[in-house]
Amino acid sequence: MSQSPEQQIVEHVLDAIADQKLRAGTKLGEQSLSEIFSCNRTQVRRALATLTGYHVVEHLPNRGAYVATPSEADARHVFEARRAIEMTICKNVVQFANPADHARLRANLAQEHEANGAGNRALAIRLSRQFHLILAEVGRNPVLSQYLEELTMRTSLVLGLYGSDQRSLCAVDEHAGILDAIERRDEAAVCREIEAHLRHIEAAVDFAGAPKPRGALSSLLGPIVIPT
Amino acid sequence: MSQSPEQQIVEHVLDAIADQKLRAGTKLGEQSLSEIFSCNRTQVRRALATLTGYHVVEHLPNRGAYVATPSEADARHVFEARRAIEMTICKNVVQFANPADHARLRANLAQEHEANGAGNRALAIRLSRQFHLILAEVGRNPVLSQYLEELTMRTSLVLGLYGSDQRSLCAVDEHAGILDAIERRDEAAVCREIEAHLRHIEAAVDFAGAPKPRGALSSLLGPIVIPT
DNA sequence: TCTATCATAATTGTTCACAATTTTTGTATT
DNA sequence: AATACAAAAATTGTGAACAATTATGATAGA
Repeated sequence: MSQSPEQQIVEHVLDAIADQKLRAGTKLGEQSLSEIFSCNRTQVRRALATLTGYHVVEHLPNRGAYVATPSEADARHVFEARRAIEMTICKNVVQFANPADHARLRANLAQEHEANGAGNRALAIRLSRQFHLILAEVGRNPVLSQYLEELTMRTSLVLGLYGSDQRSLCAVDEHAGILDAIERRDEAAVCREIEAHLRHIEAAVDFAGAPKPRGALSSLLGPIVIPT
Repeated sequence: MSQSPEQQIVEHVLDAIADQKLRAGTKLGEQSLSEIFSCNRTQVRRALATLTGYHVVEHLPNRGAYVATPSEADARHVFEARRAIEMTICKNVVQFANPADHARLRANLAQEHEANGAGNRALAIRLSRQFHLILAEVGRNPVLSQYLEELTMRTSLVLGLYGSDQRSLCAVDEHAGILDAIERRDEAAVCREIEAHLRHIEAAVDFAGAPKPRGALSSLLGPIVIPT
C-alpha cells in the first residue's frame, strides 16, 4: 500500500517545496532524511539523485544536496519554457476537454476561491499550481505534463526565493477567465489569457529584493514518526 | 581528463541510441556494462538511473534496464512537444543569432550535405540532430535546450524503431531553408518552416510497419577495451 | 582579540558481501 | 512431442562497513 521510501522522500520534498515550506538553499542531509523517513541512506541517496534530475535540488560533490537556488536568468528561462509548453497544452485542452474536465477545473477553482477567502495562503498556492497541472492532464500529452510538473516546481522555488507582491495571488480571477474561454472553446482567447497570466506572475516576482533567507530542514518534511 | 565512468556510460549509450546502433528493447545488463566500461556495478546502476530519468531507458523492477520502446502515442507526444519547444527556440534564435552563430549553423549544414553525398547515413542522422541542438544553444535558453536534447534522443529511438522512408533524409534542404530565413531575420518564415519540417519528419514515420527487431548489446557500445 | 594550525567530528562517497527475484536449464510425466 | 515442475544459474536489490572529504572546534601564537 504505502509506496517505497524513495518515492515517499521525493514526493514529500516536492510537496514541501511547492508549499514553500522548504526554501531555496536548505541543506538536505542524508542522515537527517534517513532518520526522518526511517530508511536506509542508500534510498535517500537515490531520492536526492532523482530530485537533482528534476532540477529542484543541487548536488555539490562531497558537500551534499541543497534545495536549488535559481538565479534570475534561470527563473526567466523557466517562465519562457512554461509559456511555450502551456500554450500548446491549452490548445489541446480546448480541443479535448469534455464536461467532466470542465467540472474538475471548476471544482479546483472553487476551492481556490475558498482558500483565498479564508486567507489560507499555503493552500491557495498549492491549488493554483494544481490548476495548471489539471490543465496539463486534460491536454492529454504526458510529455508536456511531466515538463510542466517540473517547471511549476521550479516556479514555486522562484516565488519562495524572491517573493512576489500580494497581487499575484489575486491571479485566481485569471484562472476563472481562462476556464471561461475554455468552455467557450475560444482557442485564441485561451492562448492570449494563459500567456498574459504567466507574464503577470513573472512580472510580480521582485528580483531586485534580496533573496529570502533559507529555512531549516527540521521537521518540515515528513512527520512520519512511527512510535513503534 | 577522462570523465567519470558514470558520465561515460550515459554518453556512450546516448550516442549509440542517437546513432541508432542501440535499438529499442535492447537489454542493458548491469554486469555487461560494468565489464564493457571496466567499472563498478554501482556506477552502472547510477548511469542507468540517469538514463531512465531521460526516458530513453525503461527500468523494470527486478528485471533490469532496457532501451525504451516508445509507442506510437509516445512518439506523437514527443513530436508535439518538439514543435512547442522548437518554435520558441526559433523565435529566440531569430532574435539573438549573431554572425558567429550563423557560421556555426552553416558549417554544420555543409557537413550534413557532405555526409549525405557520401551516403554516410549514420553521420547524416547525427549531424541532423546536431543542427537542432545548435539551434537550441543559439536560442540561449538552457531549460529549452535540455528538454530538446531529451526529445531529440527519444525521436532517434522512434526513427530507429519504426523506421522512416528515405525521403526523411532529404530534409536537409529544409534545414537550409530554415537557416536562410534565420539570416533574413524573418521570424514568421522560420516558425512556419520549422513546424513544417517537424511535421514532415513525423509524417515520414511508418507506424503501420512492424517495429524493427531489437539489436544485441554486444560490442556496440564502448570499445574501451583496456588491454592492460 | 584575531588568525592560523591542527585534531576531532560529522558527512559524503565507494566497495563488497549477502538477500531476493527472475531466468534458464534439466527432468519427469502425460 | 509437449507441458509441468523443480533445481541451478544468473541477475537485480539492499544494507552495512570502510574510505575519503569536508566542517567544526580547540589551542597556540601574534
